[in-house]
Amino acid sequence: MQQLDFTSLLKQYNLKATPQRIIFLKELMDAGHLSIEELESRVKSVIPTISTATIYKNINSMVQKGLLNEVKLPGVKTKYEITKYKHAHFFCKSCQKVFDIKVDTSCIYQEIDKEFSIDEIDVSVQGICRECLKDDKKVS
Amino acid sequence: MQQLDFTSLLKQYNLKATPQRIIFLKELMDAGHLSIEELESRVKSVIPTISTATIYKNINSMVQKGLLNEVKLPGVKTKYEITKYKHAHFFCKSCQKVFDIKVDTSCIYQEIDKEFSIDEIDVSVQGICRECLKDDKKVS
DNA sequence: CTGACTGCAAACGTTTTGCACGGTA
DNA sequence: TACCGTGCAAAACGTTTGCAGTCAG
Repeated sequence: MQQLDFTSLLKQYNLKATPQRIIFLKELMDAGHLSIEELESRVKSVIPTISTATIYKNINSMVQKGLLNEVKLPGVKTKYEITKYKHAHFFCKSCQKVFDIKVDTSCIYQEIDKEFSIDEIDVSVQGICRECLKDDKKVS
Repeated sequence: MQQLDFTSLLKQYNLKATPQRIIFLKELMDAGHLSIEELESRVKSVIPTISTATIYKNINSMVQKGLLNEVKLPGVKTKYEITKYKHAHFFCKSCQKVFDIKVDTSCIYQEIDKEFSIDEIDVSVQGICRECLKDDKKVS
């Protein structure tokens, strides 16, 4: 995705397209999922003069407008991703990476929609990714 | 559950049964799921002299030993519950209460266990609980 | 009796705020 | 030009730490 796309993406969400925000989104797009800490260090390596306050202000405004999505996973700091189609997350306990996965939640609906009115279902899975499974074999 | 049960529960997890910890667990058992803030205010209403540091130290040691479980839900502060059988959570957007629910995750396994080695699946559902649905009808 | 737990206060890291300046639309 | 966004510094939070005294086992 080029810079122009981030510009129009920001405008779609009623946010001004500043250089800081474009780098911000670029880093998030490249990495997929980043904690505030990770995002800050990545953005600062591109724009060393950016202030921490700006990082926070942008995360908050983008989450509030719906451009970013908060990803809460067990035992890990909250991460952020650019909002896209609804999906689940896989967290690899070995490499600590987060993967987007597609899951079928039909079996979950069937169990509980008698008792509750369901708006949304969030699924997160933990385990070992294929890449780390391969590495394990090499080591052992 | 009586006080004696909390005492033995703490001992099972190699934690000394102090009065602070017993109240701590009692409040969590009554409420089901509490944030640090909520837990602190409830415990302080029983033992006003308890210090915030003790609250934090106990949460950390109990989570580390496995007596408590961290519950991360979208858009809400992290809550804690006494560890029990594996279950999912339902969060009511109206009354803000958390309910324990039983879900069948078989359909999720089938989709992704070709690509990943799965250790655990977490499911959280948001919507409106039956009680709030009833209240809505009364109002409208 | 000993090690673990508590309470206090200070320290620390993270997030927010206010304000003057600068840049986008 | 009119706002919105940025950067800085200070303030406000939330959480952790060190230590002396206390208590459970």
